[in-house]
Amino acid sequence: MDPATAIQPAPVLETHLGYWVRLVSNHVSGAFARELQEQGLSVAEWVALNQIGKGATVTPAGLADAMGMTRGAISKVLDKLQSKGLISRATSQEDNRVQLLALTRQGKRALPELTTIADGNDEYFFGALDANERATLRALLKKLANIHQMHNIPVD
Amino acid sequence: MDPATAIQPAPVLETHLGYWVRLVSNHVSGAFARELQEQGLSVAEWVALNQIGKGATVTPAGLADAMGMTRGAISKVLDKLQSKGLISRATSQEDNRVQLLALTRQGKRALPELTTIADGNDEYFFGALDANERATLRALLKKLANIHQMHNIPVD
DNA sequence: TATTGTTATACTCTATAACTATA
DNA sequence: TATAGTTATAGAGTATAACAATA
Repeated sequence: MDPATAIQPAPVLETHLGYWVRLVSNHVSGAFARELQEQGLSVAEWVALNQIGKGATVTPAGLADAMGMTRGAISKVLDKLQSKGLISRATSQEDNRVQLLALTRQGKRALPELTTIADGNDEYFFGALDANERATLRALLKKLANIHQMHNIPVD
Repeated sequence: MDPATAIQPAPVLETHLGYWVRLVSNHVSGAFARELQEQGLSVAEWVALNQIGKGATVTPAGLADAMGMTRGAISKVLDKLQSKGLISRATSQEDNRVQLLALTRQGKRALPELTTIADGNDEYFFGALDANERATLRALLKKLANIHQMHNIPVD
């Protein structure tokens, strides 16, 4: 469409900082989600994979808490990761109700490439800012996250 | 869960500025979406309502372009707004294929209250920053939006 | 009884594609 | 033929709730 005749956002929308945060967030995350999709993964699957690969003990309940999702939803995410051969589930010896999650050899092999994609996406979008600007942006966002106690790892 | 034992994000995630943008965005937009839900509206419906109330000529195709959605999806959003009595559709005199969208009296009455909710949500989250910090954050985000030509009004 | 995890079900949102009416 | 809009269909994603196994 001719940019001159394209509909512009209603003025009230642009006055909100939330508008600009969401605009940038959607573009950055949308581009990343599309790159992940080419690898056959959703963002939720990628986050879960990272958490499981972190080293510490990870269970479905812990993932659900960390990612702000229900256990039912996490269970499906884990089904997909397992069907793709990236993770394994094993019953805990200490408590037979608990499932311990771990990367398979294939999962360990896949993670670095995915990290490279994530790094590249972040660099592509935020490389437009110089080091000072990036540090300032990070500090402001962390301040907001801290003040409002934002803890869930964003997934969608 | 005990914060000391809660799963923390994998270090690689927090290194990305995209992580922090998404974290803040999800909290701000999530809180707003829940407030809208109490009014029986989705975010997409609220955005469309604002665009239609802006004054200029608005059509389904124009909304679809502005909001980055397909015409089919927009059609459903408009169905909902119309069924709630907030908008009207009228065939254009100049081109009978075109539908001109307008707020009903009820829609005009509803908009200010919704704007108050949106203003309050933004103030709640970003009021934690002083005027200088808010201006800095806005400038950085607008710079990113400009450089990467981010135009779609964020909806989800 | 409480908790972990899975499964069954339903709902929301959106895209794709087929279709109608008009140009 | 091309365009505006709607409708039909399907898929992804997630929540709720019922369920099974274990504590």
